[in-house]
Amino acid sequence: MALRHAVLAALLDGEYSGYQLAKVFDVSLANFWYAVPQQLYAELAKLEREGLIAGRQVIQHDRPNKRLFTVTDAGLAELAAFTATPSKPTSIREDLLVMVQAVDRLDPAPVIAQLEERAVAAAAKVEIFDRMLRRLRGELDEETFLREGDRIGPYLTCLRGRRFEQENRTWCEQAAALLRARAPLPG
Amino acid sequence: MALRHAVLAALLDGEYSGYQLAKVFDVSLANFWYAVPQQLYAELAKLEREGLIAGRQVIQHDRPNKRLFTVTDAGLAELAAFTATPSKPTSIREDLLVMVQAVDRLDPAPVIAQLEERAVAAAAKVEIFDRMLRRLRGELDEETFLREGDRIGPYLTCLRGRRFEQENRTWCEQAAALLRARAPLPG
DNA sequence: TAGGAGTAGTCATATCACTGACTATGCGAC
DNA sequence: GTCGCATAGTCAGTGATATGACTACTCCTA
Repeated sequence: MALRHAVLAALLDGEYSGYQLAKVFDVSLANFWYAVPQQLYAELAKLEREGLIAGRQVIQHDRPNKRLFTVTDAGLAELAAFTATPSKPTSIREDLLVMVQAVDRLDPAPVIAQLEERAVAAAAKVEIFDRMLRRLRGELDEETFLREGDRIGPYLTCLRGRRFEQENRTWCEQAAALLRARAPLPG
Repeated sequence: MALRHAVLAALLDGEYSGYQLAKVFDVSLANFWYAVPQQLYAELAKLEREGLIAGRQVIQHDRPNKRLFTVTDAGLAELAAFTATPSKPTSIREDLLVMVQAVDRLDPAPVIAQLEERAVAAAAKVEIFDRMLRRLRGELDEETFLREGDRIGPYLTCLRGRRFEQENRTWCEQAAALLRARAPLPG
C-alpha cells in the first residue's frame, strides 16, 4: 500500500505517462522512494482499474504513442484517507550498516573502503538536492518560499533527503576515519 | 541477501536461540533492521541448511527446550564476502514522506498531526539510543571508547541510528510548524 | 546504412517481507 | 484454580518489491 500512494502523489504534479513517471521517480521521489519502470507500469494499471487515476491516449507521430494519467477525485480521496491512517516509522535498512555492525570480527579494510565510497556518493547527492531545492524555490529565498510559496510538499521532502545524505556523509567519514586509525592498513 | 547477513552479524555476539535473537533484533539491530520472529526462524533454518551457522539443542526443564546457534567458519567467510560486495545506497522509504509530498493538494491537518506524533516518537527513540550508547561504552567516555574499546561496530551503527532519529525529530517539528503557520487550523 | 540512444511499454518470474493463526509448557498473581 | 505472561517455536499465505528479457518505433551520428 505504499508505492501506490507514492505514484498518486507524483501524479498530483500533472499528467504523466508511465515513462515520464519513471523519470520523475528518478529525480524527485527517488529521494524517499525508488521504483523501476516495470513496477510503475504495473501500479498505474492497477490504479486505473480501481478508478483512482484516469488515462488518456495521446497519438504521436514522431515517437510511440503514450498514455497520460491524472488523479481522479477517487484518487484524491484515497490519498486523503492515506494521510489519515497512522504511518509506522521505518528504520534505515542499509547493507552498509550491517557490515559496520559486524566489522569487529572481520577484516575492516573492505568496510572502510565502502564507507569512503559512500561518503563521496552522499556528498554528491547533497549537491543534487541543493540544486533541486534552488530550482523548486525559484527566485525566493528559503524562508519566504516556505512561508508563501505554493507546493512546499516536494520542498520539504527534499530538505529531509538532503539532511539524511548530509548525516550519511558525516557518519561515513567519521566511521571510516575511526576504523582506519584503529587498524592501520598494511603498507 | 540482506536479513541473512543481519542475522549472521547479530550471532557474532554469541550464541542465541531464535527467540533470543528476536529480542536482540528488537533492541539492538532494530535500529537499522527489523524483522518479526517468524522471519528470523525461517532465516535461521536456511542458514543452518547452508552450513553458515550451527545449532545445538539445549534441554531445559523449567521451560521449553531451545536451539542455540553460532556462526561457523563458513558463515564468517560469507560475511567477509558480503563486506566485499559493493552495497547499494538506499533511500528513506517513509509513508510519512509520501504524505508530505502530497500535502499541498490535501487537508494538511492529519499530516500535521502525524508529523507531531512522529516528532515525539523520534525524541523517545533518541533517548533509547542514548541509553544504549552509554551501556555499550561502559565507564569510558565516547572518545576513549571509540579509540580503544572492543566491538565498536554496534556503537557506530547506534550512533547512526541516533542521528537519524534526531534529524527526523527536527524535520518533523519544523515541517509541522510550517504547515500549521500556513494553514491555521479552524478553531 | 548500420548502430546507438531515447521514447514507450509488456511479460514472466523470483525473492522479500510481513501477517495471522497456531501449539506447547511453566511460573506467578489474583 | 485459572488467567495472563514469558519462553520457544511452526505453518500457511499474501502482498510488495525487484530482476531479466522482450517489442517497436524514430532520430541522429559515424
